[in-house]
Amino acid sequence: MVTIGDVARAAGVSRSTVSYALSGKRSISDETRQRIQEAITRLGFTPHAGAQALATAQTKVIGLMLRFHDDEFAPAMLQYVLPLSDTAREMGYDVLMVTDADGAEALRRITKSGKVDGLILLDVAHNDPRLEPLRAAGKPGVLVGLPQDTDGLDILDLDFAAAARMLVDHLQGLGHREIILVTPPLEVFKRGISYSWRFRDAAIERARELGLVLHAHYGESRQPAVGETLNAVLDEHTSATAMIVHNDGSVAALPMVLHERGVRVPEDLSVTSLYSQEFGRTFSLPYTAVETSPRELGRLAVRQLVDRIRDGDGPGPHRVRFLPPTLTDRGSTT
Amino acid sequence: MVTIGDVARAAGVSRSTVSYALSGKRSISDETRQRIQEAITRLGFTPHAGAQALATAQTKVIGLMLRFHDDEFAPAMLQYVLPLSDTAREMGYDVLMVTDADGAEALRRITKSGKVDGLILLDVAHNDPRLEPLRAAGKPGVLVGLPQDTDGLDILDLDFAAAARMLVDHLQGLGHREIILVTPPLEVFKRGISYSWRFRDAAIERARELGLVLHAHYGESRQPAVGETLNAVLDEHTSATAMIVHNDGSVAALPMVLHERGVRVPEDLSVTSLYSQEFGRTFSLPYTAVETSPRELGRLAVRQLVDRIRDGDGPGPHRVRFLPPTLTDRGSTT
DNA sequence: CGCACTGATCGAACCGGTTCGACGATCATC
DNA sequence: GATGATCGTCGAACCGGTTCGATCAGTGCG
Repeated sequence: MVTIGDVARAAGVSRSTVSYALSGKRSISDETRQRIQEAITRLGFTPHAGAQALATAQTKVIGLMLRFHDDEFAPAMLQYVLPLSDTAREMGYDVLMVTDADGAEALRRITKSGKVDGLILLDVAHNDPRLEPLRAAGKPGVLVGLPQDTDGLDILDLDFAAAARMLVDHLQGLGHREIILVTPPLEVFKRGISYSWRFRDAAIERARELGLVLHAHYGESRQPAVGETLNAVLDEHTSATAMIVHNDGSVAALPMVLHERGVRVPEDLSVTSLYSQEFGRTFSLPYTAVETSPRELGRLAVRQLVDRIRDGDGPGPHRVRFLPPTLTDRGSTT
Repeated sequence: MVTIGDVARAAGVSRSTVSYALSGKRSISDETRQRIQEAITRLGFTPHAGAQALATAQTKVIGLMLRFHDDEFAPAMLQYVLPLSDTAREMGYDVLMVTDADGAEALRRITKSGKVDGLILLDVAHNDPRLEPLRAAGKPGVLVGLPQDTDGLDILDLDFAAAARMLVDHLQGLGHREIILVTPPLEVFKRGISYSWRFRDAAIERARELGLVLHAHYGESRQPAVGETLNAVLDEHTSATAMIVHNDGSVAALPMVLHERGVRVPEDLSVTSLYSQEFGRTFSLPYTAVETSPRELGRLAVRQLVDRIRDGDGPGPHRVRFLPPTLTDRGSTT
């Protein structure tokens, strides 16, 4: 391995001079800088990350904490991971992906050992056990998903309540009076993933305000339960003219279910949902839907985190930020 | 931050004694060991990863290099990532996930800076640009996917040729004489992902041996091309009685396509494919298929890598290992 | 009883960077 | 021509671990 000492010797300067030439923290004459630069490329020097971390207490790595649950539709989470990783790299950070079953313990481990400069937590629950160790860690963290206690944390999430109102309003504007709402599975509510009730409760509330009938039912994430549940719900509410599907697994299975039942969209049933453009393309979903913007959310999360890391908790107060929903009309309502 | 020096002071011993107590590399009296242990838990000591990496030249991190291409079905790769991550953790390693567009450069960066102890490369191409820097890095690497030059590398992959023969044999045994084969998209062949032609060529070869007619066509990964292509192929070969689908995107879209055409499986068409149980469940695919075992592949890859890391290239010669395919009969052939 | 050996511990050096304080040279200022 | 900045560079200390060699007490053996 080639060290900074090798470079210094080759360039005929001291180690500290090489370091300063690299960091630019002190002025170095053009001539010396060039000799150093030449030596670096000739020898192929790259600073040792461990040594750097030791000296600077910075790792240039961010931790990404996620977990795949049986009650979730796995491909959906992937949409967040890639933009996060790409954005991190753009900003000079690598990503340590942590999928431990015990998230709290894993978080403690990687923060206390100084493996990461900051953390991004996905799929945050109402009473998330990772928050206590996160607060104790003294490292910046950005959450995607809304917990109960937001004190001292940066949070990013879609405004699910506004999204629900937007969809109900949209359907009401088209004259629908009876709507089926498929929510996330019961287990997701139980796990405390707040978007599930934020969306549902806002939808129910808005329907009430507008005098609409809204039937809320839990969806499922896995086959064959998904299809069975969708069929049962459709059987139960034959007079409903519109549907809001707030569940990735259900919406992915919906085209097949409707096709088998001979239900035409939008002639027989207006269908709306909530998914990203990317997700819709992958699963060829033809529904008018609120865009969930995972790409934007991921980018914003990393930016926010890196700002905090750089400014050491300086750039203003912690805050909860909800992205405003936007509707993509794919012609599945009438 | 609490250091090993703090622990030593609290326990009334030297720093080296604490280190030895922790590593067990020299004998320590029971009494001292307990005092140290008590001090560690009381103070909440965790070794600094950077310092450890510097002193031992080991990071306990493995790099996972992957890339999502437009011509691929993104959810499919996820199946490999999770088992990899879980297995790594079981064996005491964290995972640095690298998704850079320039994989070769990224590989150089993380190996030369000593950020990882070893690497796993997914989706390896025939002439993969990452192999040169990998060989130069002097760190162990395990590939999933078969490159042209396997010298000095450990490789794991499904035996796609055997899988192809298995499916052709299966259909021939049922009396089919004319078979449609949907291969991965042309772009995948062009990128040099060898499983595409390993499977196709073996299927063609076997069909020839058995005197069967086999129509090979490129599939697509994205909507709406997937559906259009499948329909075109089915239109072209109306006398074919069986189908082999070797393409994630196509097989995920197939149920809908067949349903829309009114084709019953297996009465009108016998359908076989190649996907994992997990994948099949997520997309509710009902086809008899070769199991791709991403979970097992992931586990084996990490195990192999960790063995190499531990034994410093000692545990026997490098080798290419093909997992034998197994057929899961889901009743979609007759 | 003296000697070799083992077990438990310590101190110092080392891993490869960064950073602080000091120092000589150069240059403008009065 | 002395004074004080400023610039460019160096040496030493430091970050927090690990490991080598040495020391010392206790033990077994001839």
